[in-house]
Amino acid sequence: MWPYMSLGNHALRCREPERAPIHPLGEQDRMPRAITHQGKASYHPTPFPPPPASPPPSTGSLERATAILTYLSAAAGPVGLAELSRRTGLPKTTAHRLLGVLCATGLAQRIDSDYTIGQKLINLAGPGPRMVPGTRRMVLPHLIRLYEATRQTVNLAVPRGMEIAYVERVYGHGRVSTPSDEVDRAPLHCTAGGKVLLAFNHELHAAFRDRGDLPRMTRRTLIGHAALDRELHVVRRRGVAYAKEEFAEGIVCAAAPVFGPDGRVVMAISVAGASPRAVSAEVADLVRRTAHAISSALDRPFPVLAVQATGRTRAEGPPMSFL
Amino acid sequence: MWPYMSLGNHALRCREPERAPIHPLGEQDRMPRAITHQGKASYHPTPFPPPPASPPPSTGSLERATAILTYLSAAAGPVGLAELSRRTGLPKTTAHRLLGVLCATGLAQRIDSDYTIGQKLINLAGPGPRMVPGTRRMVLPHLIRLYEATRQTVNLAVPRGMEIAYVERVYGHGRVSTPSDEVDRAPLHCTAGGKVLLAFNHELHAAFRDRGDLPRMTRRTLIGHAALDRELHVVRRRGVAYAKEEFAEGIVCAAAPVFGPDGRVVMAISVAGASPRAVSAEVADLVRRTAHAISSALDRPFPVLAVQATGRTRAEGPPMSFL
DNA sequence: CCTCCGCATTCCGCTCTCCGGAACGGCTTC
DNA sequence: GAAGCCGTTCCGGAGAGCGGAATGCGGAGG
Repeated sequence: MWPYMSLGNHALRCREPERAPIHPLGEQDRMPRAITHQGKASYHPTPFPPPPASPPPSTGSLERATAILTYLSAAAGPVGLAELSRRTGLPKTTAHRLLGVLCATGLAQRIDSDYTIGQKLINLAGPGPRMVPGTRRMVLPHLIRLYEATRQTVNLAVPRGMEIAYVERVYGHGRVSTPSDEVDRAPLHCTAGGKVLLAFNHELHAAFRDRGDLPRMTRRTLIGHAALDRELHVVRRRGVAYAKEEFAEGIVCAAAPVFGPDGRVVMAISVAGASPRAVSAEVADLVRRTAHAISSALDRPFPVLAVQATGRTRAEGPPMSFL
Repeated sequence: MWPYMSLGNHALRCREPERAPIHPLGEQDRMPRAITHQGKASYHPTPFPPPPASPPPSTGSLERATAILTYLSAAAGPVGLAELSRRTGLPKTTAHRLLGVLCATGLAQRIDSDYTIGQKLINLAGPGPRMVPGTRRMVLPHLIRLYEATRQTVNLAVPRGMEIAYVERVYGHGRVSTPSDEVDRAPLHCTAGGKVLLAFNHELHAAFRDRGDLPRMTRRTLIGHAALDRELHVVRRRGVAYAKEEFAEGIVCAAAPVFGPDGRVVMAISVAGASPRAVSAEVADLVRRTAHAISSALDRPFPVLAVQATGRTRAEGPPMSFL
């Protein structure tokens, strides 16, 4: 099927057969946890015996980089160069060089002399909880509580280029399913969360204005910058934004801004429902109060920072200033 | 404030300044959505004007591959070779060749003549909702309901090599925080979810037995295969597994299996609490019933599969057979 | 205090992995 | 039928990638 499968065999002709073997890439996914330094996490790596001897390493730099990333991803914490070299079977200099490129591209990241996967890699995989500013642990209970109070879909959105990305979504059995639920990204100008981010992030708003006309999603979409600006002015005053069938027919949203410790808006929390009743003033107030509660929580120093610096706990999202 | 901020600057030290300039990869993250074929999603790409002319592409294959993946990640659906070539500035043959390697490593995936990101890339980013078998939309309401019924942390775990990975975790304000909450992976033998997977997945169990002694996590950990086998026998009969301070001090869990449409166990749902009271027989029954409800839901044909085949909707997890 | 070992880092000559133009066949549109 | 665009394959060439050697640092042990 694939022409490169035959070429792959060609590429596997070993340049230096006396080289130390590495694991086949598929096996990397299944390798036991690396024996690495642990932070405060209570779980230690499983000291199972190493896998049996493996075939010679691929000579392609993409495959090699993937092997490195696979190991980093499977490790319980940051990994040093020497261990990485031994485990992947790559010469130390080669591993060092590849890691240099991986770090430059953001796919890997240095922590002291060690390496771990980088935020770029997480971003490539698409929006998700790892992109929640602050920590999911801090944010999720608020989202759940808001869901319980409203029984509507609760969304958490962050700016993503000239759009928003939904990094958390909480809903229950009573949820009304609509096509817009399938998306993990949406325009700024016709979603409540997007309006919030535009209203309170002036750089984003300025950049967005330079982008020309606003695409119409429904007949209710605000497609003029002047109209949008008026709306954003109201949003700033009110502290809540609405989107009433501007993005998708049948969907009404209310959103409020969450501010980071530096006072800048970092995300928008919103409630989406299938009728105007679902986003009453009462609901909007709940949204605003939830946003405020999260903002307050983000404003406080929290002890997981120490864990973050010494070990990789996957529940944590990107630094606030990343966005 | 954030340790990442200072370390990030350190990691940005450039290795070869004389190299041909590449797209700043940060800018790739911010490129507008590609104008591509849409599936059933109601959101169409934002028809903003293309970004200004870019500098020539980097000549490093890692950087080039990253540029390709970045574009694929930002696209609303699968992308063809010609568009990818035009958009990244790479010669068509080069792009084709790189995509061949990317697909071989699983970082990208073909859909007909088009390409999209691959599951391997998602896996590299670490456990998360995209690894939920079936769809998150199908599973999450059940998790939320179980949380509401128990007010304890609800976990959803899938097998991951010789471990489990937590792909969903739902908790509220009343949650008691413990060190084990920080992990996204855990051993099979001393977690309730892991026992469930071992009990009902015979291949996994057989492979696990070949791995030698079981590492002790606490003084209550079962560290003999014979003792574990007896426990698993009880789990099969009972349909529920417990872990009582076997993984982490102070944590008690009850878990039940979720079966896919082919009758094989695909994940384990569990409730974790800080006392035996938190996982009473009543709670265990709730867990079992929730697992059964999810199994039933997964057993039904669901229309999102059609979307999966024609467009990339990020809410969907891997195919059931992937695990 | 000294020695040894293991670590990460840098340098640079060499080579082979990667590059990409050319060619080709298929499909769609006019 | 012709033109254009698509994805795919081939293969000679060169530059991106390779990795041994050298270096300096820190920690452990005698």
